[in-house]
Amino acid sequence: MTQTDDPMLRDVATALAGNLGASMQELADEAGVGRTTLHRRFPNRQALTEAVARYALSETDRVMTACGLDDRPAPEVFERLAQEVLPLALAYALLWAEPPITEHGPLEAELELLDDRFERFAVRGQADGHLRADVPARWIVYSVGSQAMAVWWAVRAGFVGPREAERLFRLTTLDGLHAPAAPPA
Amino acid sequence: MTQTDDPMLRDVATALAGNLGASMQELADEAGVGRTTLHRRFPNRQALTEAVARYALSETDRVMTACGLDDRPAPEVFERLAQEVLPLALAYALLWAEPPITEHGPLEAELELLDDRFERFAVRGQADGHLRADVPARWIVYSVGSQAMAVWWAVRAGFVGPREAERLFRLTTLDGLHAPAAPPA
DNA sequence: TCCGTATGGAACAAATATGTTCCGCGCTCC
DNA sequence: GGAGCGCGGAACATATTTGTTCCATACGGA
Repeated sequence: MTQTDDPMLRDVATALAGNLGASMQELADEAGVGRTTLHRRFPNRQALTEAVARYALSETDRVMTACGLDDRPAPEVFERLAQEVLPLALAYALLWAEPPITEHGPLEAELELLDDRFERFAVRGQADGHLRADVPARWIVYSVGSQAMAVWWAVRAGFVGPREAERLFRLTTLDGLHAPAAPPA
Repeated sequence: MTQTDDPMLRDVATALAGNLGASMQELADEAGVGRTTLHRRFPNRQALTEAVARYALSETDRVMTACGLDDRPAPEVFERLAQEVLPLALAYALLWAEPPITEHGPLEAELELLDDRFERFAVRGQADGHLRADVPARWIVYSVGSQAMAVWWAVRAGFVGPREAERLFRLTTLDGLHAPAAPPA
């Protein structure tokens, strides 16, 4: 469906996520490619950011579908989300943190659609009794997204290993930071 | 201790957090001030980003101190953190999301110090049995920070009211998104 | 080897961002 | 009203970024 297996686009997206507002030169360097080549691939900056935004959107869509977001029970969805948390976080870092990247009009609407899709999942999870119902469904979207970015940042900074990311995301997002069972004595 | 009551600095910081990599013109517009005036206050871009970074650092320090991060019991600290979550989130959005802003050398070290300080709190909370001990203390720093940013984004986008932010942050960060008591049956 | 192709560096023109100067406006205080 | 003051627009010079062209080189297949 989406041919997201373009290594150069992936590298540029990663570089851009780590350094929003980087110049073409910096992006080319970080992607390990000459500025000229980058330019052949993306005629101008707008084309580049648009391509990156499309990549992020299609990745998000892919992950959501792969996780059975639209029909699976919430616990199973979170289980699978955890496995895909790093790609998801990359996409969110690109789409959320920076307005300019989606300011291309129709893409902003697509992002909105994906957020709505996630919100519907949250509503379903709340109705099922799997997710807490005393918070707005939309807040669940934000919370999950930010936790995904948190693991991504933590991995990038070297504080947690990529494999650990999955566990931390699952534990923290669902159960929070409170000690599980043990109040004092 | 810190005279953070400079409205212009605050406005610029807010504008910058919402649009990393904005031009001087854009920042001036968003702060409701002429580019010339902005320039009188901050001779060049580096001075501006440095001032903003200092502001964010001092705000973080202020919030941490106000929350009794260094000595109060974890539940109380979270209670107070929730009350200051929006200023904290603004600071974190500036300090974390964008490398350029702390790339000024010594400021990066200061940020590191604040993160360490928070990590010590996490370790203490884990030892006390208030915070879960099966995750790295450093991860707690990232998780809390990202949740703070999440409420900030959600407020900014208009999905939650500023007053609601406090409650959402507290609930979600500590207890997660799982439904509290009600498994199936 | 020779050819076709893609890459990336160098050099350039154009656009944009930045830093600076000057001047007029409105405001306040006297 | 008049002097002093800070703000912000206009205009400018400089620096940086962007977009383009040309060419030398490296690689792979015929």
